Amino acid sequence: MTITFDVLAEQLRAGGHKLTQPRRAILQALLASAKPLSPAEIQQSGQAFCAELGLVTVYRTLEILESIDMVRPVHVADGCHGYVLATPGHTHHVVCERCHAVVEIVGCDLGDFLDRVAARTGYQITDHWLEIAGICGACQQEKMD
Amino acid sequence: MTITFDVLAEQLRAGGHKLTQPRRAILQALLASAKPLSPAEIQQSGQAFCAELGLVTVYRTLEILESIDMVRPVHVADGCHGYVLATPGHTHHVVCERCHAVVEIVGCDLGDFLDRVAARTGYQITDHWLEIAGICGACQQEKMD
DNA sequence: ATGAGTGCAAACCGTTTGCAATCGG
DNA sequence: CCGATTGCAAACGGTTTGCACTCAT
Repeated sequence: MTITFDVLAEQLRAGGHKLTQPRRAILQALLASAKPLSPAEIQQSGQAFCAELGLVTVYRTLEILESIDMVRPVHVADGCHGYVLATPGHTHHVVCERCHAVVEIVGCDLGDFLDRVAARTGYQITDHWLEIAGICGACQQEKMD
Repeated sequence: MTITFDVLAEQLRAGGHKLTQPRRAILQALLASAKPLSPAEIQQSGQAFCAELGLVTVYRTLEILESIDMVRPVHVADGCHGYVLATPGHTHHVVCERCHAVVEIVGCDLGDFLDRVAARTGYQITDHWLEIAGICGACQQEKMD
């Protein structure tokens, strides 16, 4: 929400990466979007900031951003991946089935549930990954038509 | 757990689909595996039952099986999909990070959590999808070495 | 100045489709 | 027998790689 371009730029530099025009464009594209973007969408949107932005660069940059936890992949049902800027810490997403708007659930109180799972299965739980689909407020309105 | 070949065969027929050799082979491959199999793995494993089994047939059969809820796709971290036989009803999976063994969580008491999410976000929750990663009992033992 | 980063083209891989031959009910 | 199903080969779309050029520091 309150993430700014400058903060992102600093994070990149802190990771030992250069702040190039294409990378600026990719960050701008992600900042400007409320929904997960596919690599192709990032390229298209980013070309407003850097006309020459290549798809290959988008892939390579996303790889870096993901490795330093600046973006999070959102796996959507049809197998295509989308990317959103990451909020620090553990989060989950709720994605609107109609308009694909995303809201992040910042706190995650699945602890009890996972404890039960661990007890029942004998597994030592190390990670979990939850996607929630729904219909956002705006689209619920529209549906009334 | 207690799913047999005959039950699966009957389900296929009930859906109006023919029980062919390749399809038998695919069901056998899925029955024989404790972990999610990729289409290529299913083909390879299934060729023990039907030597000519083609990859295309695996894809087409999985499509049918998924449409009648006989298999469930398990999305693994690296983007590759795997398939496991489905237990009727809503389930989640816990996948071992080391040996990829899977156990199904048959009941799902996420209701309260989802209600809170709905209340907090204004979304009408329609579906959710949870994958849990952990280390299974056997692999925890090994780790002691 | 120099290595990191870029874009292009081509390779790559998993998946889908068109079609003639085959099989199951 | 007849339509559903199959396997092959080829098309396809997204992702990755090799390479020479450019840019940020």
